[in-house]
Amino acid sequence: MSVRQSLLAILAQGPCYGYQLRHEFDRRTGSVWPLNVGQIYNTLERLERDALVSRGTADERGHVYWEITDAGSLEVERWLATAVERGQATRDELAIKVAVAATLPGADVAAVVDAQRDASSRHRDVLRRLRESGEDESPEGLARSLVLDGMLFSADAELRWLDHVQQRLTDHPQHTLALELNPDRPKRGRPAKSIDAALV
Amino acid sequence: MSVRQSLLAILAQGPCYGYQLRHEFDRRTGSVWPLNVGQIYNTLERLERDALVSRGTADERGHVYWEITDAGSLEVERWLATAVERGQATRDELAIKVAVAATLPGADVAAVVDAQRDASSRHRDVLRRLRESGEDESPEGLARSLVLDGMLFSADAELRWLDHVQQRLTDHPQHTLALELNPDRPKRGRPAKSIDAALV
DNA sequence: CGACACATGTAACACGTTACATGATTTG
DNA sequence: CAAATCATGTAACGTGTTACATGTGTCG
Repeated sequence: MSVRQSLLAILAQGPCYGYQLRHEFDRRTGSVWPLNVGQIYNTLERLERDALVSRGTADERGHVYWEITDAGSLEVERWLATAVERGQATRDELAIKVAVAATLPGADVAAVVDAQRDASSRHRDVLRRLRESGEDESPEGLARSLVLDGMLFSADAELRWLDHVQQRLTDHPQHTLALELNPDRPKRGRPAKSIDAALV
Repeated sequence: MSVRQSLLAILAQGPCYGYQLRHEFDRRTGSVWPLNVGQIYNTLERLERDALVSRGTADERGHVYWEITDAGSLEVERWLATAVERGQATRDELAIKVAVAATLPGADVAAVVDAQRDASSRHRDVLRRLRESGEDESPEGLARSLVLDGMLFSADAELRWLDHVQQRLTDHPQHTLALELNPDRPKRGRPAKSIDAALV
């Protein structure tokens, strides 16, 4: 939903045409994430379908300006007022992968973690270089560094977690984690009233 | 791709039927991420379409067992040997949101960050309680705590970043970040040979 | 019996991604 | 002119998500 919402938010600032939206998105997010132009038009059509924007007529230069509707403005307000919900549904590809690999008797978790550590470390280096190159006091530069800082914080956390996993793997070798298939066949029918939902 | 790959990896351990796969996925990932049963069958059909699994005949109890193919096993090996690539395409919803809000003259970034801080903090608390409840030395418990640790590391990084943003916002008030629309109309045609692609 | 979990499946949709087609415009 | 960007769009596909239909078996 990020692309959709960002484009809508940018349109809240004033009418834009498709190609312009890409520039605005790039400027504001530090040109870190490439955004295919086709997706812009795609997204605009879907926003129009949902009555959040309306397509204006092309001007003399052929630019098709899109305008946000009242419903669209409300949606932007709602978006800005609502926090990004993490955790309930947000699946983390890496966490899943490591967990599955760790519980798979046939897999070598340590190797997986090692390989990932290398990749993540290289990735962090790239981010650091990107962050330091083009130090800039312009709004664009500040926005860019903000985004890159976020990615750096994530990369650091990822590496710390990988080290942590490695440590725990030496404490608990893989065979203590490995899970056989189908340990107990589930019995059909009504269960013995699960005592879940304690938290939350 | 995480669901698809995990299910395939589990099938690499031996044939399973659909409902069983959900149990296995839940066990191995600590029951942290709910997985709709329908998606299992959906995914299995797509894996079959790609010739990575094959559908067996139903047994006496009506269970339809799915078996991994040779191509599927290769794919699992490839998956385990290849690191998760972060950064080039992986867009972070929160980073995008904050960056866009910060460059939007009409938005109150500080409020956005504050609200997110609250939500993220609460989320971390929930994770901590989940992590501590049911301390368990079983393989399931260990896998679960591994996953929860990962989410906790992420949550910590997120909160640190939000604090960092808040700090930078006091140094640079929003008007130094705000970006007007369309500051210079791009000129059509060939540009003056961009000096990009320095890094990487 | 009724509720609930077990179990399989179908259909539709959402967002994101990419490949492709088409043309105008400007610079070397 | 040729190349590259600007600019608009279309079509197809991929994964993930959800709602729904259908039926079985078990426990209270």
